[in-house]
Amino acid sequence: MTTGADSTAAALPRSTALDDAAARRRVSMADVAKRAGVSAQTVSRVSNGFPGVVEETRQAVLQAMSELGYRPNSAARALKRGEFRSIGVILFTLSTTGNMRTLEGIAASASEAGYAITLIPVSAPTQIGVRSAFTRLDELAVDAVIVIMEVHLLDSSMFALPPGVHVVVVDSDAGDRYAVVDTDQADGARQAVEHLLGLGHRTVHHLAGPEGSFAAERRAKAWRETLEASGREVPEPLRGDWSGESGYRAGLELADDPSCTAVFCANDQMALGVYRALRERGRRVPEDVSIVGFDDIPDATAFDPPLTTVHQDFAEVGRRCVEQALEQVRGGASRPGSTLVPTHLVERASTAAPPR
Amino acid sequence: MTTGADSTAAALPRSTALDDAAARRRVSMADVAKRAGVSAQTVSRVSNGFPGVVEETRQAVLQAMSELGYRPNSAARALKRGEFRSIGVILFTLSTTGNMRTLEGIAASASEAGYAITLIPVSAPTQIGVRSAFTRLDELAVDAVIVIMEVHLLDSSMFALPPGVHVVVVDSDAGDRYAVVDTDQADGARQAVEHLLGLGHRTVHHLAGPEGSFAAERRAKAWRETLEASGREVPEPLRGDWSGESGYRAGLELADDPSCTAVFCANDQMALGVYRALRERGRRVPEDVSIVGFDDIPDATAFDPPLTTVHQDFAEVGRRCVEQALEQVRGGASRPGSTLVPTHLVERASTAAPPR
DNA sequence: GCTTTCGATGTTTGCGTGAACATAAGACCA
DNA sequence: TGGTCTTATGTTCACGCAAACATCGAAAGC
Repeated sequence: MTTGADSTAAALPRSTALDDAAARRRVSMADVAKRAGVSAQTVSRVSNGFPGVVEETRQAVLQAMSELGYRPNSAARALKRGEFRSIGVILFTLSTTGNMRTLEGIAASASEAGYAITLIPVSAPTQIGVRSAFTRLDELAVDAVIVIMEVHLLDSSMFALPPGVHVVVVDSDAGDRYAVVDTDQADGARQAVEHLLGLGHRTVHHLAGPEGSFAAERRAKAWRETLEASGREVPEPLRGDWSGESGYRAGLELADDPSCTAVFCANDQMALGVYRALRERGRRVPEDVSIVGFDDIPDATAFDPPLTTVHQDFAEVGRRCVEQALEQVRGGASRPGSTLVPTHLVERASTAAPPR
Repeated sequence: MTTGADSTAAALPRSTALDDAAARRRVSMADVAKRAGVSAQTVSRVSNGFPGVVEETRQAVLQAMSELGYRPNSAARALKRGEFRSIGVILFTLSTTGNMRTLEGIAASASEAGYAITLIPVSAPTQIGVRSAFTRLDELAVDAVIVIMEVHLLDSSMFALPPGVHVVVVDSDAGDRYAVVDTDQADGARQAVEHLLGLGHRTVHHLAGPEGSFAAERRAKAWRETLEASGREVPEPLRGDWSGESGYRAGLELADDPSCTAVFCANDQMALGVYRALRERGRRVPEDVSIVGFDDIPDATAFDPPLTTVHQDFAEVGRRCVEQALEQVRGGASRPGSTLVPTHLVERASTAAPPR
C-alpha cells in the first residue's frame, strides 16, 4: 500500500490530493462533521440515536453520512466502550447435527441481542488443538466464549483461560466449574427405554456412542439405570462412533442375536446403519426389531420406516448459551451451574410390540 | 473469577479501592511496562515479536505479561492497523451439508491465515432478511465478506454494500460482478447422467431441487443437456425442496411410472426419500430402479443400498473462498470471475443395468 | 582521545469514538 | 431588565496500541 503520500497531503487543505486521500482512507466522523458543518460529537450523537439534536441538524448529518458513505469504525467503538459485542464459539466440528443446530441457535440469539459470533475452529480434538484455540483467544475480540466440546479435553487448557473471558460450556459435566447448558439426555434416554419396555419388550439393547463422549456416556448410563429400575436384564452394550457405517457393523451383530427385539441407538445416523444391517439379515423393522434413535435429524422422517427418536431442542440450547454468556458479561461474574433443556420422544413407525 | 485483585496488587502497591478499579479494567501494555520496568513501546515490540530487544529485557517483559495475565487488546490493534483480520460469512442456514461443510472449510483456512470468522446469520431468506444482514455489516468488524447464498436474493441489497468491503459469493452465477467460487455442478450432473446411460438405461428421470435455487437449476440444466446430447428422450422433471420428505412424495410418483428405471436426484436427502417410496411400492434399488444422488453426505454409505452420488469438495470451496477474499483484501481491488472446484461421481451400490 | 555508528530503548503522537465537561443562545420568571 | 434554567452544540480528553522519531550508551574507527 502506498497511501502514505496521500494521507500526508490530506493534512494540508489542498484540492485534488485531499479528495484522493478521503477516497482512499475510510470516512470518519470528522469527515462527516466537516461536510455537515457540525462537530464530530454531534455526528456521534446522531450515529447513536442520542437525543438533544434538533431535527434540522440531524437531517444534515444523516445526509452527509450517506453522501460520504460513512460507516462507524467498530474498532474505535470497541476500544472506547471496552467491549466487543461479540461472542466466540469454540468447536471442533460442525459435522454433527447437534453442533450445527446449536451453532445456528447461538447465531440467531446473539444477533438478536446485537452480538456478533466469532468462530474459533479447533483443528483437531486433542489437547494441543484445544489449547491452541484458547491461545488464539488472546488476540480475539470476544467478550465471552461458548465451548461446544467434550470438556475433558479442556481440563488442563482451561487453566490458561485469560481472566475476564466468560465461558459457557455445552455437552459437558463441568457444571461445578462453568456455566453448562445441555439437553436433558438422561431423560431422553429414559423415555426411549421406557417406551420400548411399555411396548412389551423384555429388555432393550443399546448401541452406544464412542468412548470418551459425555453425551454417549450419559445416554448409556440412563439406559442402564432405566433397565435396572425395571428389574430387566442389561445386555452388553455395543459401541459405535456415531457414524452410519459403525451402526451398520453393530447392526450385523445385533441381527444375529435372536433375543434382540429392541435397540436404543445413541444417535439417528447409527440407527440408519442398523436398519440396513437388519434388512440385509432379513429382520424387519419394526415387526421383528424395534429401533429408537436419538437427535431427531431432519431425515428421520424419511427413514424407512420413519424413525422413532428422541428430539433435542438445539435451538433452545443455543438460546440459553447466549443468555448465560450475556448474563456473565453484564454481571461480570462467572456463574457455574447447569441448565437442562428438556428432550422428548417422537414416536414414528420404527417401534412396535415384540414378535411372539 | 476474582483473581484480578492479585495481579493488580503486584502492579500497584497501593490501597484497596485502587486495586479494585484496576482489577476491573483490563491489563494494558502500560501495566506490563511498569511491572517490567520498561517502556510501553518495548512491550509492544516483544508482543509483536519485533527485533531489537535484548534477550534479557524480552524475558522480563514476557514474565511481566504472564504474571499480569496480559492480553493484547485487539480493538486498539485494529484501530491502529486499520484492519480487523476477520472475514464475515453471511448465510441463511447451516442445515445443508454444503453450507456447513463450506463454512468448516472457510473457518479452517481463515484461522490458518490468522483471520477470524464472524458469522452473520440471515434470519429469513428474503430480501429484507438479507438486507438487514448487510446493514449489520456496517457495524461489523470485517475486512471481507463471503456470501453463501443464492445471489438473486442479493441483487437490490448489493447496491447498499459499503465500499471497501470485499465480497466473495458461493453458489451463484454472479461471476460477472463478484468473485464467485462453486463446485462444478454441471459437470457432476453430467457424470451422473452419463453413468446411468452407460449402464444401459434408455433415459434418466430427474428429481430437481426447488425453484429459485441456482444449484438446482444448474443440475437440472446439465441433466437435460446431457440427455439431449445423447439424443435421449427428456422426461418431465419432478421437483422437491431438498428434504427427504419431498423425495418420498416424488418417489411415489416415480414408482408408479413403469418406464422409470433410473433417477438422478438433485441431492442425497431426497434420494433417501425416493428409496423409501420405491421400497413401499415394491420396486427394488438398484435391480428395478437405479438411483444417483448429489452431495455425498456422510450417511450415503449407510443408505440401503449405499448410494452412488456426486461428491463435492466443500472444504476446497471454503479454502478458495478465503483465498479469493484475502487476495482482494491485500490487493485492494475486487476481482469478478468464477472459480470452479471439480466434482466427481462416487459409484456405490444404488445403480445397475436396467431390468430387461 | 575524539568522533562516528549502531543497537537498544524511550517519548510523542494519532488512529476514531464518545463520555464528560464547557459554552452559547433562548425561554422564562420575578 | 437581570438572572436562572434549559437546550443545542462544541471542546477536550482518554481508550490501547504501534509508527515515527528521539535519545542514550557503548563499541569501532581514526
